Amino acid sequence: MPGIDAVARLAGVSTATVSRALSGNGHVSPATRIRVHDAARALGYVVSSPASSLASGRTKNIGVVVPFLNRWFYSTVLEGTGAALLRNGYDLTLYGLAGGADERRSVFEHFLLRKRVDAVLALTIELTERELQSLLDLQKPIVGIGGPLAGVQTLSIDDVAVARLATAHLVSLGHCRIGMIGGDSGFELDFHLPTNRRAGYEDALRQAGIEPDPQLFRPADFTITGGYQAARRLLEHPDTRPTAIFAASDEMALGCMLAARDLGLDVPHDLSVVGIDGHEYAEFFGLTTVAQFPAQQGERAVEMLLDQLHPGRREPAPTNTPLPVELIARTSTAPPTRLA
Amino acid sequence: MPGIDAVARLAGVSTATVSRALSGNGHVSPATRIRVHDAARALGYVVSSPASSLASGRTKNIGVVVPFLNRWFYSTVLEGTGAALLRNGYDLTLYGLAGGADERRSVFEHFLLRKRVDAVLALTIELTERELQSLLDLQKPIVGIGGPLAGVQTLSIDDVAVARLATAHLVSLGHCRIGMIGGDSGFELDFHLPTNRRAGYEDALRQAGIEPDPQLFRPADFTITGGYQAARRLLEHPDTRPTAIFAASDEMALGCMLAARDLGLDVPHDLSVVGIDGHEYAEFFGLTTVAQFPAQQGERAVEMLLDQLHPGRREPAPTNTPLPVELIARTSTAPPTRLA
DNA sequence: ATGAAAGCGCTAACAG
DNA sequence: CTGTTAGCGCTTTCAT
Repeated sequence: MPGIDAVARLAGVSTATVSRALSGNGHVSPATRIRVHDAARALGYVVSSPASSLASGRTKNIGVVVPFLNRWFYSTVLEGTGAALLRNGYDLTLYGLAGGADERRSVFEHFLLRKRVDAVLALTIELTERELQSLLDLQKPIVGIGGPLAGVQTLSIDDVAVARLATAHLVSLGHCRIGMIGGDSGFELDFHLPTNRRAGYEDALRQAGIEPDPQLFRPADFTITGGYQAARRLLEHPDTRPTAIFAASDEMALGCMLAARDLGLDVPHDLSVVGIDGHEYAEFFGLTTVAQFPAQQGERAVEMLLDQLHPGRREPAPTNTPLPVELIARTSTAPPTRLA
Repeated sequence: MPGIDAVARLAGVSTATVSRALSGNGHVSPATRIRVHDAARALGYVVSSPASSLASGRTKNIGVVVPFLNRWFYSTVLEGTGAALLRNGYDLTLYGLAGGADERRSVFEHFLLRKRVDAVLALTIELTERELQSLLDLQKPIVGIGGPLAGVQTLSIDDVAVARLATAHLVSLGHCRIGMIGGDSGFELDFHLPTNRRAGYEDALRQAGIEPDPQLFRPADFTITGGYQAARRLLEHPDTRPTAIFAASDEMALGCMLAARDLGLDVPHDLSVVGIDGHEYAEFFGLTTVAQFPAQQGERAVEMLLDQLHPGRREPAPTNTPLPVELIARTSTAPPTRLA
């Protein structure tokens, strides 16, 4: 492993010039820049990250904090951030919080404080005041995805509006008895997502002059299995059964479609189903959904971070930037069948 | 952010002693160790990773290279490695290779060479000779999951044996016409997984005195959608239709079950289906599968790495360690129905 | 068991 | 535009 001085010698310049030529900071004549690059390539020189970080205070590394890895939404956002960071020469250091309170504490009180990251990306994590404070103390850029965070640039879909959009779609098709499979309180931590989506659902119903019926709401855990079980309960009484169900995630919506099938109900003839996410499998199942493009969310979050890291790079974004969503109507929704 | 000298002053010792007390390297009397720890806590001192790395050559960080993030198998392995590393005080720097050849090159020729990682974990990546060489040049421990890699400690299931086990299960139930949905050549890169699983399938058939029929083999892309389409083709001719299908992944097996349903075939009455993976949704769908426990694979890989990083920690593992798998019989498989 | 001091390899003033 | 030089904050001999 050659050091910067070997490159300097080969290129016939000082180490300072090598540093400038390779990092792009400071002016170097085109001719020497080329010579330095050639020398570096010839020697297979790669800058030592610890040495560079120690001297400059920059790490070229971003800390990404995620609640889970093995859920489609999170891993897809992560895929987007990873690709965007790589393109920009940044490493991604991943902190998964699935392990429980102790591990979570150690991430915020130890790992993130080691001066190993230039900035922190919080993916759908509602930070406690204490956690937020310890991040703010770092004096480093922070970007959040998934909900507003006091004093932090964030990116999020409007959960109320998304739920309203999905429900309004069912209303516009003529449905009056519309059930909802929402999130259970275990997910309430994350920006009150369950509450917000339920609020949007009830909003849309009221706007249509329909009083929400608590009997038609069931909480579940965002999985296919959970959606299936909730739907079974929602559909078990033929006389009180809804003609449409709005599920707060595509996976739950799929569970719902499977439950309908098992009960001998045809989708969309006997039951319309709409979800949220734009899951990769929604198309295959013909599921109508409000897509939220997680990979792009990840990329945009990276853009915001880089904007903060390199001021002047672009206009600063407002504190909370709304994210685009799109209703994609497929074959799981249709007007209700009027019984003769 | 206090430095090590602030801690030294508060504890009334030298910085060298603080370093020893906090890192555990070198002897420190119990009394001073406690004083140092107290001082560090009081000041909120956390070691600067770049400074420590520069001085010691160790980073307390592991580079993890994965082909994709948003597939259940990979993200679950990753979840396991992340948790295990965190527990051991290591950071995880993630390099996703989904982005194409250029990004892949930059990972191996730039990112991994920055002295930012103490070791590399290659998850189901068949490294090219060049990539492997550049890693070996780092003189750092490398552990691979998913297949043998020359000169590297690896952990892998025996794909041939797994496929044989799944197929033999169908044979033992009495099936003779057994189809297979395998991987297509795009996945061949990864340790010839498609080829190996097909070989195991054919092995098991021949052992039962059945000559494999190429007409009963279909390649697909490991997704539900791909499995569905392949199964439709396999099942379209009622007279030549197999009575059982072995799919090289659970997602494809699920696609297969859905295809059967759409064709009016009952699983397992008209068609038995078996997959590989132990996917989180296999239980819900009643899918018989050969489970391979990806989270544990991730944890074990970390153990192997740490063993190499801290010699004497445990016995060194042999070059390629086989991983446990388990046939889990559920309701998607049953003896074939003999037509009267 | 502890301290003094020499780097680790690079960057950033400061000069020129 | 380029060179000189003083650190960045730790760890680790080498003494004692």
